[in-house]
Amino acid sequence: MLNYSASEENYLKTIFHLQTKDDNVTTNELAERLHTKPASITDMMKKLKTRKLVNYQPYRGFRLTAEGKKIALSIIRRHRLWEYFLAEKLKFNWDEVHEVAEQLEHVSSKKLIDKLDEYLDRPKFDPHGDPIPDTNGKMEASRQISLVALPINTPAKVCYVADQSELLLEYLQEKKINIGSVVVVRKKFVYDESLEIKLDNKPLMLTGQLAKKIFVCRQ
Amino acid sequence: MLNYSASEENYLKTIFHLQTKDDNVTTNELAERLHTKPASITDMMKKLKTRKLVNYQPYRGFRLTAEGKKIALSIIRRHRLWEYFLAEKLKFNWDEVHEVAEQLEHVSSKKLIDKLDEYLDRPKFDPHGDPIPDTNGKMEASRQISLVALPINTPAKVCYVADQSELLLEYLQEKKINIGSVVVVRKKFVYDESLEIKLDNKPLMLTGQLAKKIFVCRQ
DNA sequence: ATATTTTTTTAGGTTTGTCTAAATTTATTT
DNA sequence: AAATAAATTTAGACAAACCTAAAAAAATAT
Repeated sequence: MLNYSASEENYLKTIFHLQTKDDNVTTNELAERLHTKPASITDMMKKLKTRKLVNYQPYRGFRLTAEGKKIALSIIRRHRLWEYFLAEKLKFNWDEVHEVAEQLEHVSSKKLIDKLDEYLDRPKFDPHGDPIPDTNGKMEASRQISLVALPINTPAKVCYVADQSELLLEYLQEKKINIGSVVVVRKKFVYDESLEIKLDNKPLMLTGQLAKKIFVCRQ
Repeated sequence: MLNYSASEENYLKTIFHLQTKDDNVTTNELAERLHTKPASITDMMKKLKTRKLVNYQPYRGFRLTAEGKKIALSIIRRHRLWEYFLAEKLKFNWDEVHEVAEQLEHVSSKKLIDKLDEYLDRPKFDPHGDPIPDTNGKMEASRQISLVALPINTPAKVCYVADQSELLLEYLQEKKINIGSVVVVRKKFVYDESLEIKLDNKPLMLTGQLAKKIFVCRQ
């Protein structure tokens, strides 16, 4: 596998996240996600097309080729392994790992990633509960489910929060809801969708509005 | 401290390594070290001068300002901490760490480096025996000394070879002198400056010419 | 002290990745 | 089906970091 620029890697990674089975990714969609202008996307798509990393038809959007997908998965692998390292070993908070992993993911050394993987005991999920692809790009299905979908009396760990607004983060901090906190749902109230839970063994009430945004992993 | 490009960081770091108390660094010298052309050095020196990171007079060479030195030391800190991490935690060989650290050193996050430092128990020396600057740029004297300067009967480890010519590397391979090999000087012959040593417990004779180029770290 | 060589700088060009503004294509309304 | 709106592409420009070739300055040799 050749070496690609940090820019190319970011484009490939982001297309991977945006593309679905049936729909092509659109120029505007990708431009917004990358905080760049549509014209820049067109430029890069032409380039990635000549490298055979995307299928691109002018005005018709684009999607990754098999080769493009392979590269995207290797970037995602690097990103999530670094996130795991930062949280697990360096004790970063779960909300701080992403930004630094965005830089670390572009350090290209197969040996580095293989050894890091081994050092971390080949983790299958990153701190947000997203699965980490193996060397061949294979990964498990995400274990994440919304807290509202968690069956009663089934312990699970908080692994992701679907909204990074200041207010929500502050609220979570106040309630001591962190990545890794153990939750068990005790009762669900149909009336207002609120939940009675145990958070790290302490009882707590949550509104449905909040519980929808909290994602957990069953162990 | 602002953010600098990987290129700027490499220039500053390399100037730091090349500059001495009395002598300015020259354009050709730096160009050779960075595998770039003299014209590119002139361009960058103009730029670094406007940023007040180097003192530069056309045709008279250049040296770092106090601010430039501060930045250079922070890059060197990052580089050596990563080298230590790669060798100590990921079990890289000593001769493999440099290349990867060259990339990792440009990941800019103060928190990352502080936490890495802490995680590694604030090491004072990298695997080559070079001292690691602290947050304020302070560091100990290098542990490296030339093999000719190593006292008799003092075990030390080979940590650097001051000449990477084909012939020398071949010679070292033949004699099984590797980074990490343990050496003890048994006798020094004043007559021709040759040394009688033990290399990983096997006796060996070295000429002074060779011994001058081999650097070791006392443990 | 002049001529020659070496070093350094200047001038102008290239690539990568971005941008703005205008043109074009596609989608949506009426 | 025109007219309008939205999305996308093209054209041309710019900054960063490099390059080559020519010019200029400094160092060295005769």
